[in-house]
This record gives sequence, C-alpha cells and structure tokens, in this order.
Amino acid sequence: MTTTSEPGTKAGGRGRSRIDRYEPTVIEPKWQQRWDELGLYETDLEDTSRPKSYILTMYPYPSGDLHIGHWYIVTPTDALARFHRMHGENVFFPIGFDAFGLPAENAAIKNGINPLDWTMRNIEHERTQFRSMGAVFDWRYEVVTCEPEFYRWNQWFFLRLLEHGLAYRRRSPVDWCPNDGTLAREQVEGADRHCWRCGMPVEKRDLEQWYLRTTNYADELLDFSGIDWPEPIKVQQTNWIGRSEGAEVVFTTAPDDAQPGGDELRVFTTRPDTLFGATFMVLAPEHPLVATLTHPDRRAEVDAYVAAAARRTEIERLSTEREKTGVFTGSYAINPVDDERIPIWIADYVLGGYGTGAIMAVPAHDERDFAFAQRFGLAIRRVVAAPGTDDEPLDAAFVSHADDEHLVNSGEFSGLPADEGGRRIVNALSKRGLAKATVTYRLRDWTFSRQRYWGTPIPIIYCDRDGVVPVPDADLPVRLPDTVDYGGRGENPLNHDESFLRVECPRCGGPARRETDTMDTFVDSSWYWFRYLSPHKDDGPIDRELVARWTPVDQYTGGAEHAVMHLLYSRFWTKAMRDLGLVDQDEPFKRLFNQGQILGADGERMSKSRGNVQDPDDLVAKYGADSVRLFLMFMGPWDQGGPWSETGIEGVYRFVRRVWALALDPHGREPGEGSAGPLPDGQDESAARAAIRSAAHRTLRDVTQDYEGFRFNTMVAKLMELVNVLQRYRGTSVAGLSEWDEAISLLLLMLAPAAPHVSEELWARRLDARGEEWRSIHTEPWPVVDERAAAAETYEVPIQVNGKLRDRIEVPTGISEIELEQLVLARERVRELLAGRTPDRVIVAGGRRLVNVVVRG
RNA sequence: GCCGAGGUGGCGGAACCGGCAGACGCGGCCGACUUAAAAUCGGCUGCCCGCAAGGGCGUGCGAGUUCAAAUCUCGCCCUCGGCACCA
Repeated sequence: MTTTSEPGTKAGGRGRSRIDRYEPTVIEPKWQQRWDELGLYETDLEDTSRPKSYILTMYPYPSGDLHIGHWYIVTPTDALARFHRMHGENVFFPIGFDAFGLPAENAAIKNGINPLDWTMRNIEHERTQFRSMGAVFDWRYEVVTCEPEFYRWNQWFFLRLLEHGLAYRRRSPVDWCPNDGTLAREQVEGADRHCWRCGMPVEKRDLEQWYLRTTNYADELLDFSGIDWPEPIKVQQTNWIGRSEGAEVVFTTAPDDAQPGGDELRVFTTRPDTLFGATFMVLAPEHPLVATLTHPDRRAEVDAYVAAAARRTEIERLSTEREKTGVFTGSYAINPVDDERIPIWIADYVLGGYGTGAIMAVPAHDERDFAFAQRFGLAIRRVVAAPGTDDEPLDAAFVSHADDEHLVNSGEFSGLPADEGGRRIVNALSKRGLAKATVTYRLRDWTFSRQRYWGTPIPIIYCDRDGVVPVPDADLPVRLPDTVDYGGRGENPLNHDESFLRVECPRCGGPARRETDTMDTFVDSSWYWFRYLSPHKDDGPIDRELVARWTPVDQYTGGAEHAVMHLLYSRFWTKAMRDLGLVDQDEPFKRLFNQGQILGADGERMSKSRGNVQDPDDLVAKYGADSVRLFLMFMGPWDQGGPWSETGIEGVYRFVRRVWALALDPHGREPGEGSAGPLPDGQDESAARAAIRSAAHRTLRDVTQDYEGFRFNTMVAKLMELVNVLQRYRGTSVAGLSEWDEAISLLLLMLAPAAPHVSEELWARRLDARGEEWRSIHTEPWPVVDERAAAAETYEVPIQVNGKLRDRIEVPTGISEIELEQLVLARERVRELLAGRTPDRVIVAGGRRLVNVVVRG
C-alpha cells in the first residue's frame, strides 16, 4: 500500500514515470474520516456573515438498505450543496429518516420483533451507507421521526389544529385497505383503486375518523405564484384540487300518497344552461334522503341496491362500469324552472362525496346521463343546439359547449346564447332563493386516522362522561408502548394493550380510554424540514428565530410520485402553521426539482421482492464512491431516470483514473517513451499554451452553467472533453507549464462537488508538492472565468450551398460579415458549385456562425 | 376518455435561441506496448453507393412554413407517468 501524502511525481522527471495507483477504497474512507474530524461539513446556523442556502432532499424511509435509487436522488443534490458552498454560501443540507410506516410493522409481524428495533437497525446501517458516499450532511441535525422527541410535536400540532377547527372527527365512508386500514384519498391509486403501499383493492367503510381540513386551503393551494416548481407538478396538484365553477340549484320533492314532499334536493351543476333539459334526478346510494324518498313498493329493491353498493369494492363497481345500474325510488321532484315533475332515481355513478351527492340528469347534454336514460327508457330532451340544428335528433349526448350554441325548448330563455342563458337562469332562480353560483372542489379533507401501531398516537381520550377530550400539552408525548404484541394478527395491537388503553380522563379523573388510531405517517414529512433546524428542542416544535432565518427551503429535490401526497400536504401544513401564528411564510419550498426514478434492469420499480435491486455498496467496493457518483450524474438528464444498467460505469472510472494520471504525471508517456511528443497539428508552443488555457476556461464557463441548470450529465461530459484535450498535450513540451497547471487546478475544482474524494486527494498532493500548507479543496472558492482566455482566436465556419453543407473555413474571431461573405465566395469549392451563376442571396447566420449561399436554377 | 412527459446511431444520451445532427460515454473494429493477457495509449465507427474524390439518405409517420427544421405549425402513430363516471 502506498502512502498518499507524498508527491507522486518529480517535476520535470523524464522517462518511465512511477506514480501511485488510484485506489479509491483507500483514499475515500481516509478523507471521510478527516472531514469528520475537522468538522468540515458542520453548518453554523447562527452564522449570518454569509448568505444562507437551505438545500433539502426528501428523506428516505429506512427499509434496510439504501439502493442505487437513493444515491441517484442524493448525489446531484450533494454536488449542488457543495457547489453553493464553494460560492461562499452558508449551506445547510440535512438528512434524517422517515421512520414510521408500514414495512416496519410487516417485518415485525413476520419476524416477531418490535418495529422500533427493526427500524433503528436499518437506520444504523443506512447511516454508514450514506457516509460512504461522501455527502456533506451535518449529522448533528439528523431527525428520526419515530423518536418521541419528534413525534410529540406531531401531537402538539394536532391539538393546535383541533383548537383552530382544522382537525375534526366525523363518521363517513372512507377508503379502506384490508392490509393498511384507512387511506387518505390521495393514497388510493389507479383505475382499479388499489392501495398505494400494498396494491390491495380498496373498499369503502363507514367509520368514525379524524380529518384535517385541507379543503379550507383549496383556493390558496391553487396559487403557485412565488414558487418555482416544475410545471407538471403544478398541473397535477391543480387537477387534484379540481376546482369547478357552477351553480347549486334547489329541486323540491313532490308530494304523493306515500310522503308529504317539500324536501329540498340540492344539486350542483356546471351547466345551468341545460336546466330545462333535466328529465330525471339521480341520488348517490349514500344520500341521506334515500330512505325518505323510497316508496314502500320500491323499498326492497332500493335497499338491496344500496346495500350492494356499500358492499361492493371499487374494483367491482368499475367492472360493471360499462353498463350503468340504478333503481327508481318511486318519488318525483319538481324542476324549479318549469315545475315539471321528474322521477328520482338512485345510481352509484353519482358519488356521495362530491358536490351534493345528487344530480339533475340532463341526458341530452351529458354522456353518463344519456347512457342511463337509454338503459332505463327515460326522456331525453334537447335544450342546447348549434346553429341550424334545433330539431336534429340526438343519437348521443351533445356536449360540445361551443360559443355559437343557443338554448332551445327552454321557455322564455329559448334563443339566447347558451352561456348567457345559463347565467340568466341562475339569476332568475336566485331571486326566488332557489339557486346560487357555487364553486366545488374534488379535493377532500385529509383522512388522518390509521389503524396501526407504528405511527404517532393521536392525543385524544374518550370519556363516557366528558366525551372526546384532548390530551393536555403537559401530558405529551403520548408514547407508543415499548412492547408490542401482534398476536399473529394484522390488527392494531394498541386495541388490546390495556396499559395503553386505560387512562384517567383529564377532565373528570374518571376511567377513560385512549384513542388507538395513530396518525397517517405523512404527518412527519409535512413539517420535518422545520425540525431539522432544532431537532432536540424540547420546549416547542420549532426554533422560531432559526425558522425565520432559514426557511423556506431554497432548493428541494425529490420524486414526482409525491405530487399530490407529500408535496401537497407540506404546502397545507405550512399554511396551517402560518395561520396558527407559528411562521410567516406561505410556502415550504421555493424551488423544487423532480429527479427521475431509477428502475430495475427489468424496467420495473426496484424492490427486494422483485430481486432487481442494485446495491451501491458493491459498486463502491469495485469503483469507489466518486466513480459511482459521477456515473449516476453522467447517465442522462437527472429528471429522466430510467432502467438501471451498469454499462458505462467503466468509462467514468477510466475518466477518473485519467484525471489522476494527468494531475500527478503530466509528462508520462506510457510506457518507456523518453522524449516529449509532438504538438498537435503543427501548433507552435504559444498556440498550444493558449489552446490549453482556452479549453480550461471554456469548460469552466460551461460547467458552471450546467451546475446552475441541473444539467449534471453534460457537466461531466464537458469535464471529460477537457481531460481529452489535456491528454493530447500530455508528454509534450507544454505539459506542466503554467497553463497546464492552471487547467489541472480548474479541473479539480470543477470536479470537487461531483467527486469530492479524488479531487481532495489530488488537491492535497499538489499543495504538498508546492510546499504549501494543506487546505481542503471544498473550502476553496469557485474559480472565475477569464472570458478573454475562453475566446478562441479563430473558429470554423460551416459553409452551405442551398442549405447543404459543402465546405468549412477557418476565420479569425473578430471577422466582419462582409469579409466573411467575401472569403466564402472566393472559396474554390463554392465557385465550383456556383458554376458561374450569381448567388441569389448569401445568408450569414446568427452571429457569423454559418454561411448559406443560395442560388436558383 | 382527459391531463402531463417523451420518441434522435447497436446502447445511454448531446445539440438550451430555427443555423455543422449524433458532443461525451458504452459497445464494436484496427493498431501500438506485451512472450501473452489485463491495464494503458493511438485511430476508425449513423445508413447506403464509391478504390477514391465525392454523392445520396437520415432525428416516430405524413403534410406545411423557412435560405435553413430534431427544434416552429397542422394532422396522425407509439411509449411512459398521472387521473378515473367529479355532474
């Protein structure tokens, strides 16, 4: 094993060079330890002498092993943090663990262990993995969400939200997964309505659950001004919130021999212009008036339908999707515009949770209503028509809603343009108190309860006398019991844990029972970045001074799969905290970048069960962390991701070794060649020196821009190009001269954020060789481009004739358009192609970069 | 069906503003070094015709705008992600 501190080459040495081999497995741990000892990456949060920069990447779930996907997320973010440090910013780049969640519980049930033990063991392992990649994390600020010092503040927040009416308890149908219990609406995925975690089909259950009032913020969440987020995420959130403008219209039930009538039936419609076309009404099976409106002779059928709808999983509801189902209640409603009696039906295509849970059906102008009307033989009446189509029969719903349409069969409103007619109808009805303009959202309140052990206990006590009683702040945290007995079941073990369950009522002191539901684990990630600033603070959730100074986060990175979960909840939570008077910001993350996802080699998501997981440790052992980091950045655009393939990592490894050899041994000509090689293309020495300098500074300019624009793949490519240039001059008379030396320095500085170990090692050796005292490359300032050097003296202009490339010409940088044109026309090749004809036009394109000679005939 | 992202050599990808298509890397072929191999170094490598000089064709498909289109417009096809009867 060679020592790493002595200079690798004798300056001016001739002949076969002897330099140390590049051994990443030796130098990487060495530097990691050194950085640690020196506290090089400790962030002083109190330091206000430099501009702050809060860089954050989504913390991982500690599932046992970091796989290459985690590295893919963290590496460029780490490089970015380092890049900002080199720009003199006080960078905070923390990490932690999203430690509550289902996999821990599954593992615990399977292996008969405690989820806490499983989780903490995994975290311990993942910490060492993170360290091996050489990230600048300051571990003093680590947050582990399953620790009471963190989750007690979830409970504290919950109590504050409760006080402010932002948390509430309600019985209603919830999405229910047989494995995971209650799910938030956001956690049900796909056309087949499966659980986001386990993939099981989701059912509906009528349960009493805790909710957070996210819908209070629906409009505000639609406003993305002031944050720089990727367009697709904004679009997804916008669609998810699903604001739609329309009107609420009051229908009234008609009296008949079975019931007195007069009940209000409210409906929401976005098409009030079609009100005269309502030929029946449909209630969701869950609608509260279903029982009242059902006629005795229809009761059996209706009850059966409602029961079946409740029992059906969403998946079944979908499989019968082609054919609409429904039953007639026997009752009628009065259409407020024309007092017409229309039948009231029940069908599961109307959703209980959206709008009012009831619709006016306008089969002529709605595809679903049309299908339903056809199936059950209900009337279809056209009330909107395009010019000249007033009486055209409908063989499908007419839904175009174009500007030139007008109303027909709509009483006094007939003939009006559809939009205006709609407005006037609402106006007329609203004077009688029967309609009002309304906005409806698809967004639902956040279903917050989970029937699991491994989460934050909801700090609520149920007392027979006092009802629902919040746990007093002084009694927080409500701790999870240390021992847990799953009894082989999947059911929440807290339900059977007498020592947890039994509690005195904080109000009356009588016997009471604890809430056994825990919080959705998305609560943790909804505010964790605030906690990073003061992870051990025990008299409050956040340090308000530090929060004011450091948040919002300047740059957040993470996957787009969290678009309508974590990234939406975080925005909600921040706004709620603002309204609780805790912070004075509206948004959590100023700038967001979504990196792509690394898939397994089979193109599927990496998972242990599929056996397609790539372990970064193996790669690090073989190539070193620096090469793995560079490779992950080089693979392709960061927002793209893609299937994992090791193909190509050799190339990056080769590149690092070349950097090594160039930096330590400029004269090496392998092997055995004694004399300096020739300069390329008959360049003289001064041209060669200028060329080196120009290449280095052009690279610096481009690489800086690439870092800023998150183009890490081309950043690495440009460093490779510079290395290729230097390689050409290696062993020539200009190698080792001041321009060469500067180029190597720039190369190492540019490489430092991406490949921190090898650049640090080579930097140290250079300082040592010059007899200078050691200082870390990572505390060096980012170099400044010498634009004069970057500009080349001459450049090549491609020449086109009629748009086709025919020739090239080398011209001086400052050439004028006229001179360039003359040079081009004088070219032998151009004259040949012109064959005596006069060009119609000569186009000197974009900054004299290209010339196109146009000639006809 | 609706919304979003994308389609470029054998492969990953580059070309950011309409201006040399294929940077950089992988793979492949040839050569140097070596007893040999590895490593390293050098050259070639979009497809077709041609000994060559050179020419033709090429960015999913088809039209169009332009001196000039991977890039802009229109119409299609395909892949991936999201939504899922939202009245």
